[in-house]
Amino acid sequence: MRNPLSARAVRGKADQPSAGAARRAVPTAVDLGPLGGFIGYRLRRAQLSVFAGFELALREIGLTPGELSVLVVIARNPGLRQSDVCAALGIQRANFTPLLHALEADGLAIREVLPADRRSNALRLTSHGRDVLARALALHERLEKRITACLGEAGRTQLIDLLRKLETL
Amino acid sequence: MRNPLSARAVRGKADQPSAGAARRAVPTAVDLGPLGGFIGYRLRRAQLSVFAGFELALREIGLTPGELSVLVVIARNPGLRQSDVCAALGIQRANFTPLLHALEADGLAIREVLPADRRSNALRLTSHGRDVLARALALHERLEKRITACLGEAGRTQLIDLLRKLETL
DNA sequence: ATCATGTGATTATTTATCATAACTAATTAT
DNA sequence: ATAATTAGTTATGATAAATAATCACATGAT
Repeated sequence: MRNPLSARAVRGKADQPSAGAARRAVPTAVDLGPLGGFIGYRLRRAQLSVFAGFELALREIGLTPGELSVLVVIARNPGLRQSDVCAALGIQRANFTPLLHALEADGLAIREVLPADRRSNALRLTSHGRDVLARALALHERLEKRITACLGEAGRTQLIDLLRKLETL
Repeated sequence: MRNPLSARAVRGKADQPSAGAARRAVPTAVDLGPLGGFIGYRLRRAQLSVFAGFELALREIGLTPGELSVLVVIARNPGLRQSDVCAALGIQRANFTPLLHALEADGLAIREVLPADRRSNALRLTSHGRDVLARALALHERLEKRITACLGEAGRTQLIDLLRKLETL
């Protein structure tokens, strides 16, 4: 199974003292200093957590976040060329090729040479691809629900808005 | 120079049609569909953007985000053991070793065997390490300023708060 | 028509990140 | 003592991302 992101627990352990550490001065609270206020640090930790949740939620399908995003874009824009998908998702063309080939090998997507420009490949989902995408979106919905439960509906929209602003830093 | 994250432009190109694409139906607006509402997707794009900004801001020092976080934690908690730093930052011990050795090789940090438990290494910054950290924090401050300018002061605190909630998903 | 140039896709290569497993040395517990 | 843990290291594999080079095709100018 292709496996994008491990399900590693996000919190370290060392939550309980452990026999060997019992003697040392309470290491339970490490001072993060200014780090806790770094947007980059918080982004990284949050993304690790959410991606771990993604891997868990979509385990039975085995899609990576990147693959799901490609499937969604192709489904909404059938016939799109590879470069356009790359540009839309911020993926390097060179890295896109093997990703797409994996989707093709799994029977989810097809490339057909564009008659108007035979250098280009127009991308489409197979009907199987549409089925898998629908199931994946349903599973993913559960993850988003969990997130909404965690942030509140207002918090969720706020977060999306703030993150979108960051993209154009 | 150790280089964690490339300075790749976050926006794809294809902003102007380009001669070859002039004929096709306007590909300028790709429909992202539900993707735009995925927290995971927004997180990934935002983190790419912020990390690119990080790499740019700290280029002259050449610290990675991970390395800076380790320096900060050691500075605030001198004498801390490796495992404690790992647990605090969510880094695997196995991956921490080479990271720390790099800091040591650059003369920023030192490991000294803990007499009380000779399996453990207590970590400290060298004075040079403290100098570099101070410079790095100053440079990083500029990045945070840019982010604040982008989000507003209130937006920034909101974002941190929301991201922290996500960590415990 | 041809030729220089640019573009789409691919391949190969490199680097960084993250995870797992196995190993050593030291410590603690029975 | 012996067994079980723990800290750190090493080795390894998988993934992601970036760069450079290559090939096929398309375009624009001569």
